[in-house]
Amino acid sequence: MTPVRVRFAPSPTGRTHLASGRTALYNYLLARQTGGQFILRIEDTDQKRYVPGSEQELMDSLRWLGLEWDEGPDVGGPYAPYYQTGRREIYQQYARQLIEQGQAFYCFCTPDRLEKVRQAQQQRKETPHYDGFCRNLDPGEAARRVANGERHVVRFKMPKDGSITVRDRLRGDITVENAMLDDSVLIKSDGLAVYHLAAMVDDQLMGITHVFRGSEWLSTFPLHGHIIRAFGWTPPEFVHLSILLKPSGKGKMSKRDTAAAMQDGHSIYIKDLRDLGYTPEGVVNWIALMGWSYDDAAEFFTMPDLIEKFSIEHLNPSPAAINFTKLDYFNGLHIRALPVDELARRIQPYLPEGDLATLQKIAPIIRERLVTLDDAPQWAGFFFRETVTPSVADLTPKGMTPAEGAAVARKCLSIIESLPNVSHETAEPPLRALVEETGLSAGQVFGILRVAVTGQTVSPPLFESMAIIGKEKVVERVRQAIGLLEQLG
RNA sequence: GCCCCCAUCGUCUAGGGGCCCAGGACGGGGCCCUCUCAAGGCCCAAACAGCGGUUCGAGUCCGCUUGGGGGCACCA
Repeated sequence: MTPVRVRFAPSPTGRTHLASGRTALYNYLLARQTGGQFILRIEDTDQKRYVPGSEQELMDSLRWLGLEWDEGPDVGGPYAPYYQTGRREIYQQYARQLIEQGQAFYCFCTPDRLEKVRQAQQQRKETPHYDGFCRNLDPGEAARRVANGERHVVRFKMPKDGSITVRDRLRGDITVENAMLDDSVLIKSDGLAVYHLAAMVDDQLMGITHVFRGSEWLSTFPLHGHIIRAFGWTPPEFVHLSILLKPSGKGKMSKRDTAAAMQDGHSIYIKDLRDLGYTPEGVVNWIALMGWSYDDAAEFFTMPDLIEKFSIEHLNPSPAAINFTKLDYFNGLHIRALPVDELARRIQPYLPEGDLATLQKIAPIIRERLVTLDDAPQWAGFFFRETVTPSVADLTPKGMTPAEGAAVARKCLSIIESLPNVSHETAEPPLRALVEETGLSAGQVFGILRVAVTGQTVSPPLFESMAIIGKEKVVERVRQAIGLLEQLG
């Protein structure tokens, strides 16, 4: 495939969502696969909705996912500026061209009048649309009014009859009657272009070959086709991605669903996912498969895999429900796939007391237990605490009294004290022999030791854990446990 | 209301006329492994929305119905 030029063009109006991450990902994959360029363009033409900080979160989120752009606001590029507010004269120039061609017109209607027109139309059960009040004004007079500083917008002069056919890569040709289309605003009264004009102009000027965008753009797609045609340009390939539904698959995520996901330790925002201990590898694998698939079996993918295997043909146009359980699964998969020293580095922020050398010993025994990196403290916190504080109830195995438990613990203690060290090889055989001798189950004997040493009933494997903690500390903790049991028994 | 899009197990999906009494994965159930919890292995339940066509033959093509979604702004 020839190198593509693709762009991800979000508006800085809120948090960076999963769906944005997915759109950006597909753009990135196609760019890397074909040796093309991935461009980040900020569509900030609606200054009323601008949310400070959203742009920073956006860039942080993309970079965290590993989606580095080749051209964009902070890295520059041959088509700068990459902020649309920096390109207002460009859009005005193209709008003027359309006016001169008779395919756009100045409109002086006030918001007030438009609102009244809309209401009247709705009362008559008509589809709201611009009534054409300024459509046929004398061009000379309109120009004079503009020169006089009269407040105005520029509207597209939609043909009254005929139809237009636009092509989506996933859905094929889409034909719409022009009569169904409106004289949409191209330039607002503040002089800035709206999306419909700005995006088409920028895509053309920036040499964009493929446009991935959400399917919410499908309804305005015919308008975009008209604009492109009016300028005589060759349209890029359009790929409208399916929308993401709430986990139940019934409707899109609502405020309530978003809150529920947070309650559950999940989130639809990329940055939150990072904070919750998800890995970029897991998140990328997960979102890649929401609307795309490779074949009837493969599903574990790293970024290099995806770059190699991604294809537009395997994109699915139907909506996909967000499945957080599957994110947990993929995250676990990728955590386990991480090299030990890398995993040690990744969990260090969650275990600030832990030194890297010890974390490298711990990583292999907790890796298959981690769903998120954030789980590390519950599995490995006891390695780094001075003392553990088990409860007598936990220390006493089912069907035994605390006194009986203490007796078993004493036997364990004397065995451990007699050992040169508590490696798996040295500690397990004599302790297994003890199990035989007492006639208890391995679970009962090792259970006492586990709680004594780790302070918890659920832990990484006992012998591996003891080996890491070291004989001295193990002895100390078992003694303490015996004290607890005898005191109460 | 009008316009557009979508439709295979609960969920993500494979399938692009015979290879499908529909395959994989998550989740669920069972078994195995086992010092706890996981991970892993094996097995089970679970779907072509409905109705009409086209065809020797339809999950796959066409139409309608139903359901879901998006849009109808001087927002993107």
